[in-house]
Amino acid sequence: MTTVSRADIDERVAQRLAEHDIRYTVGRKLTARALVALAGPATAAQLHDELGREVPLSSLYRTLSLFDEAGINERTHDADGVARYELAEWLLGHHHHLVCNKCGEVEDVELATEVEAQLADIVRAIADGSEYHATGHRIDVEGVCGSCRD
Amino acid sequence: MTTVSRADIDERVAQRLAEHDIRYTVGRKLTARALVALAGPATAAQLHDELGREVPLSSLYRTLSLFDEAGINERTHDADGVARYELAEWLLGHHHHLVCNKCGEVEDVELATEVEAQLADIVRAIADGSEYHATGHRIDVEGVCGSCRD
DNA sequence: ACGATATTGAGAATCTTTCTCATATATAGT
DNA sequence: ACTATATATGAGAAAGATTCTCAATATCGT
Ligand SMILES: [Mn+2]
Ligand SMILES: [Mn+2]
Ligand SMILES: [Zn+2]
Ligand SMILES: [Zn+2]
Repeated sequence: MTTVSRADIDERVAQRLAEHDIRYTVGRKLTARALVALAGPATAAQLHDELGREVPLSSLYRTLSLFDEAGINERTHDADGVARYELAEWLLGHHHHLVCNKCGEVEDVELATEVEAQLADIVRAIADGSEYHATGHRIDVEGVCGSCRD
Repeated sequence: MTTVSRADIDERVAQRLAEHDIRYTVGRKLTARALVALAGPATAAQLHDELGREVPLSSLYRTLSLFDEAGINERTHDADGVARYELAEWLLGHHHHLVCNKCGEVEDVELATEVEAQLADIVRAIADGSEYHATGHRIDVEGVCGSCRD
């Protein structure tokens, strides 16, 4: 999934924040690091734990919103309606998700180039038959993960 | 989108509830009717308005949960994390969604059979390369809707 | 180091959704 | 139709996630 190194991403995040005149402070670096370590979108609570509760929840939420605005991460919502955060695609690469209907965990999955091309065609076809100007697509494969299959 | 009539759906909902020994009361009938009228998944607040506030929010939420458990509707969450409800696919037919990034509205879109078949292949391919046992898929085409394009 | 500006953290506030419980409604038996 | 029993409803309280507020801190440029 990672086409670029952790340090590389850190560098790019720093630059993006600089462009927006936003300081790359300790808490923000920690948060970015936690995001880089993920194998799929995580909840604020998960990130909070991951960070050993070093970053208070209110600050963490604010940083995640800030990252959102700066285009550094993306926010989705899981089946329970809880927000999940992950690095934006320009940092992590375009990919999709495997969602476990049992435990709710979400795992990244990157498609082969030709498969992704097929998908792009399909999405274009869908949008063409509508009033929409398509800008992207999102695919979740729903199922049961390895650990939940006993 | 509707391959079956409103009355037909009402009939099927009634039967499904009967199987679960759940009464099909006035409020529940109103709620089902509101769901049938939709062109895409709606929030509880939207349904509440749609129903002229005849059904109190707490009752509406309870009915929607109940329908969920009986497999009559499906709950997703929009970009703001707010729950959106729509009839389940065995009532409405399998379909996907066009999501407007501006106003947040969600519109149903049904794919041609051969396109859907291609998709099924792709989804199978994705799952095969993982530990997941795939049971379904969800595709959102993101873009800007007609009314939001000025 | 100093002053100006941006950031942080704790808790309050907000918003959606769920829960509680007293009351009302529907169902089944007589 | 009447009664008894189970089920459903509605108003408000409660919960849980996220955002907001504001006084205290940290950061940056000089
Ligand atoms: Mn991901
Ligand atoms: Mn739909
Ligand atoms: Zn699982
Ligand atoms: Zn729109």
